[in-house]
Amino acid sequence: MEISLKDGSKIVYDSPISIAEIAKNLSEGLYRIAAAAKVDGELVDLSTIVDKDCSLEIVTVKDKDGLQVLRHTCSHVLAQAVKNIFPTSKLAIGPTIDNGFYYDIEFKTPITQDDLIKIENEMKAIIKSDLPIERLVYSKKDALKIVKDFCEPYKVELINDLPAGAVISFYKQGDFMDLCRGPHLPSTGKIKAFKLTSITGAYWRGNEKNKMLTRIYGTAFDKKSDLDEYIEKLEQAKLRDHNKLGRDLGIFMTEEVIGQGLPILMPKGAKILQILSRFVEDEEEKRGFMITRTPYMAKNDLYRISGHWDHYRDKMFIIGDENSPEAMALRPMTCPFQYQIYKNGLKSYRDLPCRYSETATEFRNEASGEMHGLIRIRQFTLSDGHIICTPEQVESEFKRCLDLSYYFLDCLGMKDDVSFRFSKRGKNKDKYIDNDKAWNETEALMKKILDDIGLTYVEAEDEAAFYGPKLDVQSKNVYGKEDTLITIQLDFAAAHSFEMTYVDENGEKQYPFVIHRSSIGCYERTLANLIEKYGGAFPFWICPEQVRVMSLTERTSDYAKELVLKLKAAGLRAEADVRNEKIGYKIREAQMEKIPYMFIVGDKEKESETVSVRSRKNGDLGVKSLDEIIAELVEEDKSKRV
RNA sequence: GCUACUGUGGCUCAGUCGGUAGAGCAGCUGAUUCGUAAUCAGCAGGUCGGCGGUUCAAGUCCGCCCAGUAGCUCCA
Repeated sequence: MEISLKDGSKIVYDSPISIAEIAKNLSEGLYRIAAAAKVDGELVDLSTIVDKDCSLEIVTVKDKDGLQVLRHTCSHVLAQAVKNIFPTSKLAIGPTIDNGFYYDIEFKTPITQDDLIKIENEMKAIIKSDLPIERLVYSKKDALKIVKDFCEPYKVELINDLPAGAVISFYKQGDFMDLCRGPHLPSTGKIKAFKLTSITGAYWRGNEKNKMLTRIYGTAFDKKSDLDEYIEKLEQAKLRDHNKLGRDLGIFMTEEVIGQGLPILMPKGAKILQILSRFVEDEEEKRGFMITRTPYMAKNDLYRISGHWDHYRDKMFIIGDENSPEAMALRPMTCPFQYQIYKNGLKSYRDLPCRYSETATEFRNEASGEMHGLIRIRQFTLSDGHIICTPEQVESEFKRCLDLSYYFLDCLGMKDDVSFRFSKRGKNKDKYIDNDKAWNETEALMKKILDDIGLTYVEAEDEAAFYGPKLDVQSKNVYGKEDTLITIQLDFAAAHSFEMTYVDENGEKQYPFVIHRSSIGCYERTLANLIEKYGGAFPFWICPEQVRVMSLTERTSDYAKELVLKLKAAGLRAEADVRNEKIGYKIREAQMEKIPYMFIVGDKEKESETVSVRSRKNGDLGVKSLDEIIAELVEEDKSKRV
């Protein structure tokens, strides 16, 4: 048989041979780092016997796929160690994830941080003894018997869900055996560096009605230095955590007496939100939106029409007895309010599209465990808006929405940090408005639009709004957790439920389409992203304080104050520091507050009407004339450069 | 909401076996008037997240609650 390798070369063998042998023949070095192999593109164990013509690629621990295999094997080592120390524990699942792996396990009693160290030590012993890993294949019936003998109820459930004729593989290392599709490393000794990172809870099969298991997270690498580098990177990321940095920089705070999920934006944070929202409102107006101001609350009747009362009530703050006809609720969104504006007066096809936007404060009663810094809160301000248009206009309006959001992301320097998710309806139809035809048509329409634009996106089941599919712009926080930053949604139902219509060219009544959209997202969440992206050192145009003028001695404090007035008159945000402190001390404070420019004024500058300019990034820039530097900064502010 | 962990001056942290709370920075006062990341000295600041319990005695042990963190579930 003939085996073609990745580099184009071919080798010929007369009789069946294991991939491990082939690797060994190719090179000892390759054999040492081999983790698995790809046969005709399919990832398999090194122990696989090749007996016919095929293409072969040896996957090493240096490859992305190989690292995944290594981590997967490490999760088995974790499971083995746990079973050794806690024989009564029950194993659920142990997959790899982006940065490592986890294993979900049911323990008789909760385990502690100390247990984690014990488990790590046991894992080290298993790795050190370099147990060979063997793949075993069974029929469904035999597989069930094995896991029943092992008293592993979760594995029984997993196998029961597999089709009747399925070939079921197990992997055995020493006296430990686990149900697994594989592939795995040839032996445990190939894991060179690992660390168990945290213990958390996780529901069996991701369903909150199921039992909560203990999830042990870990990560593994093929060298110690890679692990150290990873840990160092995590430490660095933590320094940018908006929830810490945002508080340290005086951007926001929370107060126990106010309540969970209700952050206070302090002057700096409020200023940033004002800068962003003014920019957004002005740009939206340029692009044909009409700004609205609608009530923060409404009678329950409004939410009954919109469907929120049925689909969203547990997330709403209800005022008064929810069973009373008088019950009011704080708005969790602005849509039904803006619809009333549309309904005020007859609409002609000539009036469409109607584009309404609002810097909208909204209220959602998130579960207590969901709150996080500025990213998940109970009162937030969304750059909300709704476009009511004819079916023919949907495509161009949708594209305009995306274009606007993309423009804002560009101005924030974030366009390369986001990914796109096409969020569709899932199998659990209770969560969605019941209209298969409309769902299918709308999802197909959105897909067409996205493909037309040539957008790179992932499709996600069961992530749609209850009234239609969404395009979500996703961003990750410093810990790698993904959240939706911006969303553009198609709604086929609202026009019908709210009786929104327009009169077409033939004088006939028609139902329009509704696009729900955010342009820059929720301001608090966007601010959180900005803090983390820039580590608090915001682009010049966003900085709440752009320039700090520092007097060198008391003799120049009046000059410093005068400069601040001039800067403010030029539309720049500036403050004076005329305290009786050494200049190094004032500079140090301004640097730590991440203020982009410092003007240092002593007797020389006062005399010559100049300033000594220092940038937070490049240090001392030398002496400049006042007019020159003000003109430069005004230009930088206007440019919205990042 | 669920699982685990955390909570000591504004911030960062110490506080041993249960025996009257301690430091640095920040703050205030005074001195210093200084050229690009911390001048010196003094003073003041705490119901140890809250409530209850055990005890002669609780920051420390127990229970409940509040808030925060990671993850799950949910979601902008």
